[in-house]
Amino acid sequence: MTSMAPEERIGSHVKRAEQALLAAKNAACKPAAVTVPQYAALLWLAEKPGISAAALARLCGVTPPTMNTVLKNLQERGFIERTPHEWHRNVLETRLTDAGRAAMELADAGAVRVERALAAAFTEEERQLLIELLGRCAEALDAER
Amino acid sequence: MTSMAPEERIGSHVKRAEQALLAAKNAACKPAAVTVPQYAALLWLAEKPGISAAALARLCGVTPPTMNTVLKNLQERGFIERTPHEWHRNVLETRLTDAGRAAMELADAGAVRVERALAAAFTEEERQLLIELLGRCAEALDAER
DNA sequence: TTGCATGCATTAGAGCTCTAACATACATTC
DNA sequence: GAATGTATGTTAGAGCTCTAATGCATGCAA
Repeated sequence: MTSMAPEERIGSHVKRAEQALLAAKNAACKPAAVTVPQYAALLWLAEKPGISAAALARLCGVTPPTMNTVLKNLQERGFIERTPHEWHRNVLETRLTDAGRAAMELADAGAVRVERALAAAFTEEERQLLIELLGRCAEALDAER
Repeated sequence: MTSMAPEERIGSHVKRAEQALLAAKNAACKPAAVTVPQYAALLWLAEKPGISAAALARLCGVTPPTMNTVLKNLQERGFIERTPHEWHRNVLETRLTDAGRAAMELADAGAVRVERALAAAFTEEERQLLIELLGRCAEALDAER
């Protein structure tokens, strides 16, 4: 019996929380007709106009091909526009359109509501403690690779 | 400025921990040539032979179509076999093959190693506290929907 | 018996995610 | 100037994930 009960596995609980988070944010983004990854990209784009797709991928914590997929869908919807960079011809500058900004703001309202509800489940001390413990999780797991 | 800084969002940290967890488990499952969802299904199948796909989906926390995809890939690899139920003709009983059990055990060794490394980053008190806080996260988020 | 409810399985379609590989463009160094 | 290195962008392929819809089987109730 080298195995481990699911209840004892910290990973199980992390996964469960993440699933609930994704479901809640998905519902919150639904009125804006965007997915959670799309919302994340739009949010960063509002803050850093003209950013490259690779840099945006790093901010969102995904790989460049993944961001490429997300941006392609956003472009088809007319939420972003991509223009060649003046000097670095290989770089595409990505910017929000007016429709993209509107969608971002609508989705953001829902996302912030979810975050506030989540934060309300904890005292300020607990919140900071949770963040600290989660940080240690990521650290330990990254070191394991 | 109704927005919220990413650092203040608990969700950001949950997501980051989950991503690190997935990456670590993925690497741990690589020697067995299975993905993390495949490993999860194999693990439950070892414990509950003959379970239905829908029940397995509930245990793994995914939808039936998702589990269908995972099982299809496992079946193509010869890791599981599915036979019609004696009475309920519409139900397929799923069981591990010998190769499936071997793959599960190999992947489980890696997964348990990851979990132990993760647990080692905390004291017993911290571990229980983290689990408790994560549980409250899931609870608050589920209530939000 | 007929109808309804429940549950399982599956398909279709959209979208995200990764690794691997390749092509391009700029920057630095020899 | 040429080679190397770094960064970006893209394509290909595999796999996971969801919602929505459909078909089938079983069991219960009118």
